[in-house]
Amino acid sequence: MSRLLLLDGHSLAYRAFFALPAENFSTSTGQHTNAVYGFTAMLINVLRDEDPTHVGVAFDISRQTFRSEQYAEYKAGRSETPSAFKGQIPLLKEVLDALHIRHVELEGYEADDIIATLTTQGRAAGMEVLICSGDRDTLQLVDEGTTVLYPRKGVSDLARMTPSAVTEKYGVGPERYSDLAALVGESSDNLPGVPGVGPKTAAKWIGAYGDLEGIVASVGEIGGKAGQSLRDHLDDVLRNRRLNRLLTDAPVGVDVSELGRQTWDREAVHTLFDSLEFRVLRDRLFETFDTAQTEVSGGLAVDGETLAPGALSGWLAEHGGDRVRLGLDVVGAWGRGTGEVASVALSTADGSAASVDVAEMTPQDEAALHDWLADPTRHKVMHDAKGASQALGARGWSLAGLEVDTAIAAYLVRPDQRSYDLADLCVRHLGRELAVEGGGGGAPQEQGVLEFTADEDEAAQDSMVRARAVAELAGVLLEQVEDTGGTDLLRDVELPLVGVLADMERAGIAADMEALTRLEAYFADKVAQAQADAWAAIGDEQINLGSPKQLQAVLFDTLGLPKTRRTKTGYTTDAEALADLYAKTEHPFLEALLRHRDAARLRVTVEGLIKSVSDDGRIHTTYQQTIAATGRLSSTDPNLQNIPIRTEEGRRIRESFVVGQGYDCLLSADYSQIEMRIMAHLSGDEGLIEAFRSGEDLHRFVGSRVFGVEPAEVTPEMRSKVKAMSYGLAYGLSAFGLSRQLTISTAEAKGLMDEYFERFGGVRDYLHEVVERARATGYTETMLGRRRYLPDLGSDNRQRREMAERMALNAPIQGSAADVVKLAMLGVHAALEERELASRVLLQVHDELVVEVATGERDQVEELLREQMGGALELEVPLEVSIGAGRSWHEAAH
DNA sequence: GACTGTACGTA
DNA sequence: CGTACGTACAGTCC
Repeated sequence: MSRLLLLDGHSLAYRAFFALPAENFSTSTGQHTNAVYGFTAMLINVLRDEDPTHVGVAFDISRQTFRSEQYAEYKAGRSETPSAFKGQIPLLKEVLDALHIRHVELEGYEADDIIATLTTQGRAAGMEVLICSGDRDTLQLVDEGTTVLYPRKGVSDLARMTPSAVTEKYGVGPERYSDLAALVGESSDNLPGVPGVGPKTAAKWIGAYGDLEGIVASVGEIGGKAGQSLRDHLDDVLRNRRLNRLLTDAPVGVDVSELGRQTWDREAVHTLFDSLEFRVLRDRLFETFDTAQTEVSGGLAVDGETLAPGALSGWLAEHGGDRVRLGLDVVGAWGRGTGEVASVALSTADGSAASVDVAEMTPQDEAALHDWLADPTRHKVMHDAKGASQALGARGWSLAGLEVDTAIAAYLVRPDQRSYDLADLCVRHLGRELAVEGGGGGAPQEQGVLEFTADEDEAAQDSMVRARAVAELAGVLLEQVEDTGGTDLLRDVELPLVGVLADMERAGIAADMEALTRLEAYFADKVAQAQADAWAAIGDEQINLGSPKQLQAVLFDTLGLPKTRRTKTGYTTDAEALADLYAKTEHPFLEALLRHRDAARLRVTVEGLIKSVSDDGRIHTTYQQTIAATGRLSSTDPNLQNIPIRTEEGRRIRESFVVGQGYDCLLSADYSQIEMRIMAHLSGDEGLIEAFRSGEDLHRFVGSRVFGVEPAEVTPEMRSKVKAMSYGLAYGLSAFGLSRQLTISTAEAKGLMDEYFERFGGVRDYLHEVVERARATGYTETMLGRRRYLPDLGSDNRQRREMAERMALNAPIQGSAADVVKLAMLGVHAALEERELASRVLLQVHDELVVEVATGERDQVEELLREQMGGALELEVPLEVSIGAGRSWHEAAH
């Protein structure tokens, strides 16, 4: 039996708009999404609960309809639709498009007429019909095969309006509902009914006279005040009845047979939900419907089994020849630079597969696997190879010949996806379902607690399926990488980098546990002191200083301090605002609070580091290679790219990162002003290029040009202004932003920028061009051809568009810098290996490399760093590298 | 338990 | 109303 679901898009979205607080549903760019969210949530629920075979959504277009032509006052007096709502309707339609759900709109008709027409069609075709609408007029359509789902409150509570439910609620059946509505009137449509007559009286009359026609025929007999009122307003009633009758033959241009449910466009859903920042909803959507959809596309299967001990070399000889691309999946656990392997699976792209339980391997198997893994001429494709390679490495197997890492390839094609989950990639790029659980393990676990799936057969089967999926994906993704000009970048930079990062993670950096423990106690002391002072300053009210909510209560209510900048949930209590308040009021609470913040933060940082120290006394971070949309790396668990450096106190933490046993010192090598140099190179601005070639202090040089004085006459104040502006430019800073940062007037900031661009016009032209080119092509590109797609450049939402513009001008600069550093890492790593040095790279912090130097290698390593980093890429300006050494990271800083 | 918002550390 | 990240905590919703 077919079941047709029809939704009134506008009325449901409007309900959602008022049901969900707008401030809780907007994206980071400020786009309101509450109506879209609420509607989509409701849609998902209804699809799940009702499982319709056909779906369609009707929309109103404008208020000009045949009804307003007949009665000019129709729906008059309604307040203006909020603009925050209007903007969401196009987004809502995008959601429907991505879900492949038809939406219908018709000039001159209301959504209800479209629904009535489709309902009639559906009923005629023998379908059961469900109508989801917040407009009561649809109740007239209810019959034994038509049910209205009417939102009671919020977006999840739907009343099921069957004929009996309508009768129960209104006292008349659905076929008489419109008569009742005509008598009572509908204020939201500006259709006044009979004064003094409510649903009760109206139902009583309909009961007595059958229907409106009967009432009209006997209008003279109806007594009482209500009867007189009816006679006085009979014209209104008849008009109401004329207008509330829904058209069942609107020229909708769609046949219900075209509304059959389809599989949705997963790629589009991902992209759209990413931009709408719908996470929970996305998950719910996929959870609810994934299984239902898999049957359509079919899954991936393999022809393979767990090999008997001793059988591996034979299998490899048969399937793993030269130039054959084999998918490799490792089952085990890994994290923090190490891991453990339970089994490995191999598969060709067409599904010839095998799995090997490493515990059951014979020495011959071991040797065969070892040799195959280490042989660069045997092409492997893996998904997220770095983690697995840690586990392999821990068993003494090194990995070479990685032809593709499917996660990285997918990242290069679209670097701003939320995740590159193997199952997602299969669906996205193969149109097939990966019918297994998650990835091959590798969720970072507590050390020493490595659990493997109990059912080994099933685990092996899943692993082989993943191996096949990876092998098949590899071909598809390689083509896409090629199409987007990323082949060289993938082959020459990102893939070789996997091994370098794996080495860095495995090495880790030595931690001085005693120093960390001392620091923790020291900061804990400061926290306690600051807290006591803060409490004392407000009459010993022991509030939680870490709670913005409680702070707001004290600051703005108890103490009555002036209000700060607004946030979504109240007034900000961030450090800048508190410092401002302190400057104004000198209230001792503020001083103690700021002290508390600083100390608490540092304590928490130290505590986190202490927890992350491994048994070997070192801290092993994990580098993420597929997270940052610009091409940078990121560091997690712990994040070693945000260890404090700006304040004296914070820098003390860096004293706890020390040179390890058996090594001589740490070297820290960083690029000076790499992003500015890249901007000089990319823009070709002669002034800026000259600045870097001259060797003069950059900001002094630029300051002298901007302010028209000799370099020697540039005051520190001038220098710092210019410095702020130079850096701000690469981020798309506005005059307003600059004025705020420098606490100068907008006019002065504007003048400063004009003067800057007057002298360095090439920079202005470049920044402008970059955005224009991106608007034309849809993407930006770094020096190595790393792309970032920015569809919002064409958005008609100003906030989104301007955000995308800033991303467009920053991405090539930040991204090219990332390219340079990655090249440098490869160069340094290779040079260390080539010269057979024992020194090793430990950390990368965007423009800095930290190297642990083995005894006697310091000079060589320093020279090598200068050479490899300075020569990573040829620019129009020199790449300057500055190096420091010491026993701690702090001492190595310079 | 999962999620959101605020705050803040780095380049 | 300046880009790119990761983490921690409090508070809220489910």
